[in-house]
Formats: sequence, structure tokens, C-alpha cells
Amino acid sequence: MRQRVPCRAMTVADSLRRAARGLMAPRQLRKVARDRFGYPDLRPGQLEAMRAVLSGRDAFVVMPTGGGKSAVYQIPGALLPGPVIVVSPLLALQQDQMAGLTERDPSLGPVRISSAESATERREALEALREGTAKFLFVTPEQLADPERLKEIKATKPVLVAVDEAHCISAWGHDFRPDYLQLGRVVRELGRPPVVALTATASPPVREDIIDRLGLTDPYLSVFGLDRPELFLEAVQCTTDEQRWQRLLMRLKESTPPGIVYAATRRSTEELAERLTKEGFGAIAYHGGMSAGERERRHEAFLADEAPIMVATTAFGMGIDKPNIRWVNHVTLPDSPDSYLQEIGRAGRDGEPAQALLLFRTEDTGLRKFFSGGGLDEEEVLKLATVVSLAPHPVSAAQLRTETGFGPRKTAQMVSLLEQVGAVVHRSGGKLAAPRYAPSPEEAAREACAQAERFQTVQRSRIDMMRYLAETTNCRGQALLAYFGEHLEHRCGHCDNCADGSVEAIAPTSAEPYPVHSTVRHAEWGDGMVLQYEGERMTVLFDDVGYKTLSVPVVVEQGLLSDV
DNA sequence: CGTACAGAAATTACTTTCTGTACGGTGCGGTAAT
Repeated sequence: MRQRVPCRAMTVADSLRRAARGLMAPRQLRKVARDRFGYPDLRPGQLEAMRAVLSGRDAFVVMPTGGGKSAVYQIPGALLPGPVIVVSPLLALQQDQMAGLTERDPSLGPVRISSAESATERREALEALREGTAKFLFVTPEQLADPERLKEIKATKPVLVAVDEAHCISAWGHDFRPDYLQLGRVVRELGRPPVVALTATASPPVREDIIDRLGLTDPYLSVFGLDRPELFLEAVQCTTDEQRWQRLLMRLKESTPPGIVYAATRRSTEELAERLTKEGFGAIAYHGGMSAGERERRHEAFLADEAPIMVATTAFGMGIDKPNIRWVNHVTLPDSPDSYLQEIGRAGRDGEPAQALLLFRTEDTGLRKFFSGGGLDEEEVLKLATVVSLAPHPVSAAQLRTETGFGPRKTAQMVSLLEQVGAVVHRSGGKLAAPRYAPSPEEAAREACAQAERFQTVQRSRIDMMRYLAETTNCRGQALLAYFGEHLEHRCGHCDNCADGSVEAIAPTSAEPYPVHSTVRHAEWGDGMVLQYEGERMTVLFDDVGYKTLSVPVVVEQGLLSDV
């Protein structure tokens, strides 16, 4: 027993050297995970991703929350000789993650730089990272977008960048938190350490988008645990809001709390919570319009099982890791299967049976289409592009706002689009300029608008897919997984259509002219991947126009698709 | 894109129908006033 201490110390030092060379054996990795981090066991998906990261390769990890996603950056991060930058979108989430790390091993010293820390705290954090007394730095993309901040962080010589909730890169950016689009550049400027991107959901085009924007090179891809057999999936179409309310009430009377009701708007969360409370259910509302204090209070009340029902907008989401949520009911159609999976995925984390009921109206798509963005005014983009191209020196975002009269949000949106089409680049001091071989302002404006339109097209195809998923009488588990590019051989057996036999009523597919997951070409829509066949219909995911459902006989008769 | 609500118009005397308009999600950061 006496020899254990030095022996273990040597093992760690040895591990470190091996880790740096990427030679760490699975058994040793498991040992570190168990002894230092208290993870009883590692899953294959985690283990391989960790080995990839340790060997210096980029990685992309799709894994449900609570499935040990964080371990994929924590363990390699602790073994690698240098600081790890963890990019995470919400300050509250960062706090939880830091607390989790401290609890596992206080010597890992997680630190943070954000608007919540003073200048003194920031300097101390940077020093701790340089000296090695702190291993993990938590930041938002906004911090990294500040050139001064980036310089300071670069000076700590980070060895790994972990991008948590990586789907934000794809979901946000154009019109919301545009600094998310800067992460690729940020990583390059940090000296291009290995990057690991982590998320609970990402369909193939979202993965591509993230890989592209982050500039990942040949990332090790680990997709794990998308199918959730303990979740029973149901969807019911309602024609009126009254009908929807009645169905919800009916369901809640026979459900076991705690549970979450997802509603579309802030107002509807408050109204619904009040109505449910009058009916005798302890329901509270939650949305982004509330003060931080109020939100925290309500979140805590739900976590502590003081409030059994949470009625919320999408604001109640990331970082919620409550194991005993028994159901998630939607009273609105989510904007995509990606969001849907993420939201229902919060139920049944303890592995016990849970329910996901979707009460939708086709009218719900209206709001989603509105949110997917109105068009950009080409004239306005032209105005901004012209100001940048005529400026004798790089201009700041503030100067741009003054000269164009556009608001900060609009300006940021246009700048990020113009940057994507190569009409604007970031110069020192965070200033913007037109690069040497920039397209003309007219061309840039046209391209930027086209870019925004492509984005909108894809967003809307995702809404269509969500609607399809809600309306289908086929196996929902299969359809949902097919959307994520995964093929489920058998019917899921945990959805309403499997349970009531409506799946059986669908005529078996007569012919499958192109194998599932093969690439096909359409004259107008370009290349796409075959996702699934259902009766006489097939779903194809096109690179440029998103998801499309086609009639197999029509495809065959008119030769709409060709092999690639 | 769709809904709710207000006020006008139309139809006919108090109610229905039409037309216009406002509104709708996700959070960082920093600044200003207490």
C-alpha cells in the first residue's frame, strides 16, 4: 500500500508522455477516467474519440447529454501538457461545467473569462493557465472575437480547443450571436491546436456545416446514442388550440411528473402555466424575457421537484441534466427534427420509460417560417459593402453603424454574410476591410443575399421534415434516425405508429432504385443523399436545397435521379 | 406565415364581417444610473 502513491504519480507522468504521443492504450485511458475522474466506465464512442484527440486529430462527437460527452475533452485535456479552451455558449452552463470539473478533481482548476469576471480575475486566470495551476478555460465565442482577449489567450499556448454545444455554430450566427461564425478563424489564430466539437444532435448537413465553419480537418466522427428506446414517441394533429389544450389536459391527468411542456411564445408559456395551475397542476413558466434571477429561481424549483411542470420556450434547454423527467410534451411544432430530438431527449435520462407527445397544428409552421428569417434587402447590403470597399483604412463595426445608420444586429448579420462571400475580412483591432481581390460591392451584395437565401431554404426544408415526421403513419423512430443519416434495421417499437399497427397498413416499398445512403443527382437540385424509403415515397437530403420527399414511381418513370 | 385584436364598414339596430396592423425565439457584452 505504501508504494501506491509514488507508483501512481509515475503512472500519471508516464501517461502524460504517452498521451502526448497518442499511444495511450484503452485500458490506461479507462483507468485514468475511473481513478481521476470517477467515470465508472467508458463507452466505445467516448474512448475512440479521446484517443483521436490525444493523438492530435480533430474530433466530432454526437452523443446525448448525460452520456459522458464532457469526458471526451476533460480526460484528454487533463493529460495533455497545456491549457484547454472550452467554448461554451451560456454562462450558466459554464458554471455547471466548471463545478462538475472541480468536483471530479479540484486540481484541474477550471477558470473563466467573461463579463462576470473583473479585469483582476481575468489576469489571474490567464496567469494560472500559463503556470499550469489551471487546466481549463471556459469562454464564450464573444470573448474570443475580441482581438485583445484572443491575444492574451493565445499567449497561454492552448493545446486543445473544445467546442461544446457545437450545433450552435450552425443554428446561430447569421442573425443571432454572429461571433459563432468567427470560431474557425479564432482556432487558426490560436495556432491551430486540435479541436473537438461536441453536441447532442447534428444531422448530416449540420455536421458538414460545423466541420466547414470550424475548419476541422478529417475529424474522427463519433455518433452515438441517437436512438432512445426508453422514449415513447407520439404525435397528434390538432385542428384548433382548444382541441390541443384538451388533449394536453387529458394526457397530464394520466402522466407522472416531472415534465416539460414546450410552447412557441413567451406569452403562451405564461398563459398555459396559469391555466394548468388553475386545473390543479403545479406549473411554472420559463422564457428568455425573464430576469436572470427569476430564471434561475424557476430552474432550481424544477430541478428540486418543487415545481412538477415546466412550461417553457426553447430558452429552457441546454445544460438541463435532470434524470427523472418523465415526459416532454410539445404544444407547437419544433423548427426541425434536430431541435425536436434535443428537446425530447431531456426526458428519461435515468433510463426509465418516458413519453414524448407532440401536439401540433399545421399552422404552427407559420411561426417557424417567420423565425427562419425574412429576406435581406440587397440595397442595404450594397450600401454597407460600398462603405467598406471605399474606406481608405479598416473600419470598426461602430463606424459602420454610424455611416450606414443600421442597428448593431443588422450590421453584424450583414458583415458575417459579406465575410462569407469574401467581401470583408477582419484586420487587427477587430476592424473590417475589403480584401485585395474582393468582389465588387454589387457582386458581394448579390452573393450575400443568395447566401442568406440558401440558408433560409435549408431552414425551411428542416421545417418540412419536422412536419413530415409529425404527420407520418410510418415508424417514427426509423424516420427520425433516417433524418440523422442512421439506418435502423427494425421498426423502433417505441412509437405510436408501431404500437397501434398503422405501420403495418403502409404498403411495403415496391422497389428501392437507389440504396439508402447512396449519393444521387437531380438536374435542378444537385447532389443529395438517399435517406429512406416509405411506401412509394423516398426522402433525399440535397446539399443545396435540403430535404425533399419524392415519389419513387415518378422518379423511376421520369428518370429524375442519377447515380453519382 | 398566421393570429389576435382594434376599429371601420356593412348590415340593419345590435351584431356580423371586413380590413389593417402589430407581434412573434434563442444570449452574449458593456454602459448607465442607482
